[in-house]
Amino acid sequence: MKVSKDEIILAARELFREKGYAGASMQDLADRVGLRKASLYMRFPNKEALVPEVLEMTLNTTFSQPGISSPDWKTAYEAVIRSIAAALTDRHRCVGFHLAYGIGDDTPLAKQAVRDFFRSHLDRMTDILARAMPRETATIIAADDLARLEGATLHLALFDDPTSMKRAVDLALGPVRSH
Amino acid sequence: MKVSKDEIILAARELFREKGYAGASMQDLADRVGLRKASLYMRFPNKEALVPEVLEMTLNTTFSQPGISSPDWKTAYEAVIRSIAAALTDRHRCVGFHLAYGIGDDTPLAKQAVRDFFRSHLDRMTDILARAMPRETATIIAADDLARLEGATLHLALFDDPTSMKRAVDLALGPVRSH
DNA sequence: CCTACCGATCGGTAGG
DNA sequence: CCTACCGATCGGTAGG
Repeated sequence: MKVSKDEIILAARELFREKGYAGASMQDLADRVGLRKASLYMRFPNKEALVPEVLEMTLNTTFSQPGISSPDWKTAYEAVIRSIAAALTDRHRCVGFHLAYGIGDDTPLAKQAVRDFFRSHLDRMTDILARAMPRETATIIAADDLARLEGATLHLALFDDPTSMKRAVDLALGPVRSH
Repeated sequence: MKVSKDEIILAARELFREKGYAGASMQDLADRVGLRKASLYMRFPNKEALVPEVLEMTLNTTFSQPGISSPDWKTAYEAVIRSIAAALTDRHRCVGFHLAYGIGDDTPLAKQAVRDFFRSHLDRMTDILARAMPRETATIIAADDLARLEGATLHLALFDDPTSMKRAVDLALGPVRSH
């Protein structure tokens, strides 16, 4: 077993991020990891099954950054925002968002995985904020902060412009700091 | 000539919005407008050529809404924001954003069209705001307001939740009103 | 993990 | 605006 499952998932993530679900081909994925296409089907039953794996890995990485498990909610929230923003700034696109837009009803398992991915983000962000404010308020702030970070990828993807993402981070953390 | 060019462009827009560039097929487009696939090539040289047309039509519609040409900048800006938000809320996705994410270097004309599309949005928004504030400030506010509107489509596309978009509108218009 | 292959569909064209 | 077709590529499988 020369190529690990994680290597394939990492390559699949790159591919989905760049080309979306429909634009990503199993042949391209095989080429990137140095396998024959048929060999991919030893580890994954089909293309759709890559989606949950890609998103789980991404979620785990995002929420494994230092500081996120801090008991201090301000520290934890800042770490989450910075972790998400760093990944998006680095890659210019969000895999999850690309899949959210690109996946249809013909791939229901993938669709559910995308929903779970963002639900998890929103829930974890809300949980942190809810330590310091009513849960209803926390839900709204989490949703809007995440939307703003995602929206800022427009300027990254199209114009290579990271300033909107930086302001999105500042705007998310400003109220937290002065709380 | 039973099927007009505009009908095809409208159908292509729906298709690109739903499935992205790679996921949209000329056969599907032909089926939607009731033509044979080959007949599409009478009006468009290839698939890529649909993209500029789709985006030009969308831009024109967005900026033809009443109020946008008002000499009062507050009226004009509110009309722009509401026009964009209404389209996104209605369709749950932004064609331009889907294409921004999905189009690669193999379709350079389409890529440029997407850039022009958003550049036009940003320029027109900035021009309106610059009537009342320094141009540098206007540029930043326009970029962030647009990013927020686009980001809010995440909640629309995934969870059918329009509240984030409503707040994006309120947040864009709040400072304008109290100016 | 490979070679070899399947039917289906892709964007696009020939020719009328 | 159509029928008929092109080569290329798609996701996936058989069989070893």
